Amino acid sequence: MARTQGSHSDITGPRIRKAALGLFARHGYAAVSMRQIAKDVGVQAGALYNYTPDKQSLLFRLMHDHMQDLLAAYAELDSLADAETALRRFVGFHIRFHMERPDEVFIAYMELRNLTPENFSEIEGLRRAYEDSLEAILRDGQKAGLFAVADTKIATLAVIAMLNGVMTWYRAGGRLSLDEVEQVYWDMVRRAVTA
Amino acid sequence: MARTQGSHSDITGPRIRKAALGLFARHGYAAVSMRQIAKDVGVQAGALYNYTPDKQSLLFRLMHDHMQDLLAAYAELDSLADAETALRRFVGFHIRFHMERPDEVFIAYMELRNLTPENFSEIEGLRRAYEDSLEAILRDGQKAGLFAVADTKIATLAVIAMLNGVMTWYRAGGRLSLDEVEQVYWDMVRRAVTA
DNA sequence: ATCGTATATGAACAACCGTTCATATAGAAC
DNA sequence: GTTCTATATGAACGGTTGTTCATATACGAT
Repeated sequence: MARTQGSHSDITGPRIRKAALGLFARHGYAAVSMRQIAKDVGVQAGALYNYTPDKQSLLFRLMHDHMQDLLAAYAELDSLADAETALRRFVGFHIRFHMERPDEVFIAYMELRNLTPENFSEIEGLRRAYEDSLEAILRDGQKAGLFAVADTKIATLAVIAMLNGVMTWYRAGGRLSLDEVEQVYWDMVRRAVTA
Repeated sequence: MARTQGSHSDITGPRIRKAALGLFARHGYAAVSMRQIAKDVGVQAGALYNYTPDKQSLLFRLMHDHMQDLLAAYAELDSLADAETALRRFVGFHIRFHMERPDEVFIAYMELRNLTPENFSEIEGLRRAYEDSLEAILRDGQKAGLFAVADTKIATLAVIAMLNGVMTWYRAGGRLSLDEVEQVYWDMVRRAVTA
């Protein structure tokens, strides 16, 4: 038998990526085989190669798409605001955006070491661009006398690390609503950097 | 009777663990083969099984030893102090202890998903014990009116996440000394939780 | 109704996986 | 010097890996 179903190129491609996303997030890139992904999609392993040159490219595509989405979504935020407002918006945006994409987020920082050096550099660049946008806010507020941090670069990484911690414990329907989580984290971030 | 001198068992065992530690940290548990570990030690793969029942046990041992070391070292800190002093000590201890063991730390939270359910539970329990000791400090300070956090459990996880962020960027010999890093983080933590 | 092409199959490839085991060796104990 | 045994070898096990490819099919266009 061949092609047991109809023409599906615009359907199978996304389905492969979705299956790979879930499996990579749950078991890790190295622990997932192309045959497992294929089985998840309901297809033979060979068919995957109509949609990706190889396994590495599949991982890279997932991470790259995610980072592009992140930067594009953040770019849509209104940036004309004082530093404190901008920081509050950043905290809210970061928490909500990442909360909606737990698998992508998990992969994006867990599977960095499984990228080829070239692919790693590209993802790293995108991530740095995102970090820079937060550091710009902190430098802005620092200059205006609103913030008082010893080092904006360290503060940037500390804030992001703290916010990323949400993903390790928050579960929808838990003790706190997303609004409450956002409020709690905003309180801590504000106090950590405010003069 | 067993050989008490000239035996390699007390040499090869640690060497295997050390090799596995470095390789797991760099490439990930699933991506490292027993043959790679053996090669690193300078031995054939079969010889590893004189020192570990299987690959899983090797990973578990590394994580378990690390968590035990962490709890034992923390237990040695003098705990008779007000909450603010205790928190400052915790921050300093956490940063320094983890900085000295980058590979162990990396493995301890990156390879959790590669543990069997039983092994995962055990490691999880040890980690919770460590987190609880920080939460006890925060609750203490909260009761004394020194701290003001909305939720001690969330604050606990947020502080640990923030401190763990150090490991992702700090390199010895860099722009900041370890003392300075500790000071900067302590400032941020203190302000984030202080009333 | 026929054709051409996009899409999937399923077998095959060499390489590698974790683990086992019969065998060899080297050093301590007697 | 002989014996004993902890330790290491190296081949072998069945199974899985990522990837390729000739082949078969189902659909869109003619």
